[in-house]
Amino acid sequence: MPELPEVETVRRTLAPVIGRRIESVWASRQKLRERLIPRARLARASTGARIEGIRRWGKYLLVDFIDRPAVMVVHLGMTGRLRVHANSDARVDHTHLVMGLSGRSELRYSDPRRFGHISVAERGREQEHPPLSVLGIDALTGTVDGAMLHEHTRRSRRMMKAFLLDQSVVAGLGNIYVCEVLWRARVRPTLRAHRLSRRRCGSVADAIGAVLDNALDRGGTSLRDFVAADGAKGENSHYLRVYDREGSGCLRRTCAGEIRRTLLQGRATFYCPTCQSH
DNA sequence: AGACAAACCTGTCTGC
DNA sequence: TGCAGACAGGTTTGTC
Repeated sequence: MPELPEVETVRRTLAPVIGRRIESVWASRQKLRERLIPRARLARASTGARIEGIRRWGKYLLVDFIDRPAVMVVHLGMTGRLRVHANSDARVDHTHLVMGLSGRSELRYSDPRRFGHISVAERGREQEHPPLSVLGIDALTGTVDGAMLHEHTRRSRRMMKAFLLDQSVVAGLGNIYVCEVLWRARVRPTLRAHRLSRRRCGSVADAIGAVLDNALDRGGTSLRDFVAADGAKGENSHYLRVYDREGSGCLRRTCAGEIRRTLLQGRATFYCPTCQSH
């Protein structure tokens, strides 16, 4: 479900929890993808403290607590939702974490598929924390430009689809937005990274910025599961140019091509064979 | 190095 | 109406 624009939308809509004090921490006893939520550790790290703010790195959210040396690290996986509720609201199925907050509110994490991740990192050493330690520069707030991409693509013979999907170079792009970025930059998903010219690296960098900015303006892409922390759906699905448009006409004005779907890295990949010629 | 498949899960949709 | 199978926005691990 969530790629960078969706995670950033969640981050922004979590603003109401900033300044709230954590009064209790409850966690289910089911494993997320790789482990149980470390309830005791999380409770020790946060109970009694106020939420200072929420940061984002790629698709991860980092929750800071005032005067505490620990940070809560959250990844939404495919179906994870982080939402703010009144504590009187009924819990939905598959709720795995509930932090009771001052003001009779709760921060809740639900995740039917349990592909998400919740852990505690040491503040100031987040980049040494295992899931974060492999992340590259953030696609939205980092300096992803033609020069940076050119430098990295020189050393890779992978297909551009795989190159951009790999979080260790640019962090935040997922399957939908990689398709959208490559369409916008007119780059074939199968093109080998090292074959990309300096100029075309600039086009890809520009496309990353434009695609993410546009998606963010529309509150993210809700195909089925995604909602912001206040429950609102994003409107970006109505503006996707290639994703899930197999058999439809290419939306580039000067192009008469037809969108194709293939499988790359085991993921559905959409592109226009006419204007993404190589 | 890099491509692929499988694994982790549940829910939803399609076709028979 | 029911049921099997495919598929889903992510990440990691193992194999070739």
